[in-house]
Amino acid sequence: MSNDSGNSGKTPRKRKDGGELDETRGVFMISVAAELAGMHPQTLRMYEARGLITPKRSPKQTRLYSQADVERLRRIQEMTTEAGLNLAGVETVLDMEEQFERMRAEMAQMRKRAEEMQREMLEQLEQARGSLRAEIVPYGAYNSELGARPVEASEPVKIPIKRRTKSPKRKRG
Amino acid sequence: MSNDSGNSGKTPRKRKDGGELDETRGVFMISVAAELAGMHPQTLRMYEARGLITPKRSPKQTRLYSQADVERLRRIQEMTTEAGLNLAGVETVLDMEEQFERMRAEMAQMRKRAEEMQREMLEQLEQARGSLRAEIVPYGAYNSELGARPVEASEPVKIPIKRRTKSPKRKRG
DNA sequence: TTGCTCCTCACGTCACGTGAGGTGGC
DNA sequence: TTGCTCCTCACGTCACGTGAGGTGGC
Repeated sequence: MSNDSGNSGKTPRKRKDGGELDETRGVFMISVAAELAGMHPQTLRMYEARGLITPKRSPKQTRLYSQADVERLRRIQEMTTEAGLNLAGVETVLDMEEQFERMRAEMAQMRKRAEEMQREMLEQLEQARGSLRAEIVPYGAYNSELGARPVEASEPVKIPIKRRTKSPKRKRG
Repeated sequence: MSNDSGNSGKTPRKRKDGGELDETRGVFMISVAAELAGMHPQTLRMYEARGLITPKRSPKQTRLYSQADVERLRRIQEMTTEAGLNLAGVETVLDMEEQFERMRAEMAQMRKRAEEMQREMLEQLEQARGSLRAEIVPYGAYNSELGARPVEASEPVKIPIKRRTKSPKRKRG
């Protein structure tokens, strides 16, 4: 890209001065958001009409896009330009990603409960016959058996979209 | 429809005589498969060229579609005609469904292991001090805590695709 | 006034479905 | 010969992106 203002393209995070950046706060007017996302402003309006993105509005109805909105736009851009999805596909995939996310959370929950359960039971066992504990399969062994990969608590699920082998769409002139 | 042989439109299953129907066996020529899937034969060839479906071939290179192929075609049909996905979207969604499936299997596995674990530990507890068992939170209570919904072992995951509000695509004339 | 916003309308391009046209073997 | 198969090519339609055109407020 060319003329963005230096800090774009980076994910939002805590600032050095310790202040919080609110990812969901509407801060960019449409022209800026479009620039950041590498899209035509009119495209953003179209996406909104299709329900793919819902920027905040100023009291005077000017659209205000958040960092999170811009991330979402970039994600949509990726799906359309690089994977060749149409907007119906984008909608579907975004929905599915949410489902993945819920499922992932459920798994993490399950794992956590299983661990708690074990701990409690081990405690009870210990209470029941303290010295016997060494003979029992230790906590760690059970835990590692509970699943192959650890489930990260924070990272959202992103489905890797296949790049098309065909010619990519033309970019905005 | 017109000239299919009576049993079309039904999902394959065990036959009354006890014989097995092999869902993956190539049995339908392209015209029949197209008829069953409600598609144009040429569309099937196109999908194959795009890698969306891979029918078997006879020694003379005639395509032979299985029941499973027809199901897949119907599924694709649903995604394109009713949800409005393009073929890139179909590809992506089918991939994602496979991922869902793996995740679901993993969860079932986890649940199973957690249950086994409990059982073992309860056994050990019982061994340790038999009569105390009544005081311990019983098996069933732990189990119901392990997750909201039961995970079915057999049913494959199908993502519900939203129907478009827009006009549906025209059917084959 | 300039440059942004808002909106609607229209057009070019591309993907996709399908028809046509020509071949070959049961 | 008829009706299927194979293939490639071409065209119509639709979705999508974007440009234009006209409005209004800082």
